Amino acid sequence: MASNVIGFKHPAIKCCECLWRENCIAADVSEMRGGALDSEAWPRKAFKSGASIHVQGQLIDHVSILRAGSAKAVVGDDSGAEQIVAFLFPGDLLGAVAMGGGGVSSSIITLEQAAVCRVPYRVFNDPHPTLWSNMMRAIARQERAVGRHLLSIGQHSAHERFAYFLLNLSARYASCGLAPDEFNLPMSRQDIANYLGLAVETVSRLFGELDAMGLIAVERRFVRLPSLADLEAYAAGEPMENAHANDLNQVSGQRI
Amino acid sequence: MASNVIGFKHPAIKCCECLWRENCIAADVSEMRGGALDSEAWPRKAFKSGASIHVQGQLIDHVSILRAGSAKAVVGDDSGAEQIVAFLFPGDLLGAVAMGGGGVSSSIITLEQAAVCRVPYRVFNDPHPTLWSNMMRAIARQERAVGRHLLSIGQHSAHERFAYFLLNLSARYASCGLAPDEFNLPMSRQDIANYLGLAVETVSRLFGELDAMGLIAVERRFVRLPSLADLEAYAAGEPMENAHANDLNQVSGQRI
DNA sequence: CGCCCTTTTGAGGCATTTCAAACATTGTGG
DNA sequence: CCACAATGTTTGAAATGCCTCAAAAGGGCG
Repeated sequence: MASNVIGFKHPAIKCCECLWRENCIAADVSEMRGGALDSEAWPRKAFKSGASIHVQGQLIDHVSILRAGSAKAVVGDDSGAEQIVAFLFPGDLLGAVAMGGGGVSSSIITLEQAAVCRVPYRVFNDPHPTLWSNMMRAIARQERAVGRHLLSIGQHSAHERFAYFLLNLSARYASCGLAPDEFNLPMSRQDIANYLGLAVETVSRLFGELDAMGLIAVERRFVRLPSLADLEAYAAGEPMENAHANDLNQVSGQRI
Repeated sequence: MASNVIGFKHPAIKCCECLWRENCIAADVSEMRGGALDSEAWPRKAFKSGASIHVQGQLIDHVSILRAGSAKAVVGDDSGAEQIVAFLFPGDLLGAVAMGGGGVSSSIITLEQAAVCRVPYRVFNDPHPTLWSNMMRAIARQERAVGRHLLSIGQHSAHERFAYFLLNLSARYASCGLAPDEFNLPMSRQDIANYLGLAVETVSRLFGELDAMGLIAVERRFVRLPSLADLEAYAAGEPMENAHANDLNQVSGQRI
């Protein structure tokens, strides 16, 4: 097999017990097939950190559902430039639209140990409208996320993009019952910078600034968000009413 | 009906005669249903310039295939900020992923008189794998386009983004047999600026600069591309080998 | 321990924005 | 049909946000 695949044994959680159950089509699929919410029937595959779950342009015959870990979706061009278009978490669907041919549209690279469930395309050939609509729901969610990201990059300053990024992560974790105000970043500063269309140094400075302002507390990759409300206000471009910290040049310009 | 709808009668082209045939799922759908490549069976609807084919969040029960004219896909947020995420041309599929629920992910606003064919979602309930795969193909194409756009915005300078934009339009027109080196821009400078994440003034200056360099020839919304090769080199960030014009500050920095 | 990669911090430059105003174009009502 | 308003486009000058370059400090891992 690919050298990427590792012996990593994530907890054999059944769909009915999975934290990400609501966000995952594997549960739908399983429910549909046997009634029991147990995705054990689907082939699993584990990847070590930095491995490629699949690469841009690759032809595949199955969708993967991220079950554990996290990943980045990267689009590249001929000149070697790369852009992270999304960060992926358990429950996310990988390689679904590649069903339409032309290969997968982005490379998927794990940010840590990760595991996926695989569902062959041929399953979708059975007449099963609800399965399709469940898959479309997952695709729709990702499309909306990309739209918001594009809006963030196109219309907002570095400060706002960065705050939005943290808030999105927070919401993402909250959606599955994890703490929204305290989590570990699975991605490097480099990745964050690329994702937000900024330089690494700018991202590093932003971490420092927001920390100094008391809006966040950073310790390497561990982040705490003392006040989501304040951070939201900051992300919206408001200059902060209650400055409980040294006042640096935190007011940012706003595009168009 | 909505006041947007007009009496505009675009030529009643059958699918088999349509310039955009290869890019259009309507042909697939028709072929599948009756054998004849004639989408006349599907309800048509015409829109005047600036009309909303559908608005973000709207719940719909059909996909639309753009048959004539052009449109922009716009994502907005609570604060009123708006971002154009795509320009749409005949053959493009609108509202497909909204099948997954949650409403359409972006507003679709026509840039000129336009017409669509409508295919109800319920058509997709019939077991018809090839129809699905054809639709997925259209979705995949749009996903790839968004990925490239994101890469362009995130990694390239204003000059490069602008050149890419023109080249993409050119390729788009070429793909259906129209002249790749001479066309009218259906969108305003404002729209271009928003799409590329730039200020209107910057776009205006870019038109001027590229024109002065001889890379393009602009006359209001009419554009001519004398040398696609030169424009491609310029888009790739190369400083131009044969300067057949006054040398302004055309060399641009490159991110990351 | 020492190498390598990531992260941080500083100083300076410049690409792009912002502000401002003239100009062109389109649409509208008298 | 023209005057007028509203909108879109261009151009100039100045400001600035973010990048680039440079270098040091901080972990991770053989």
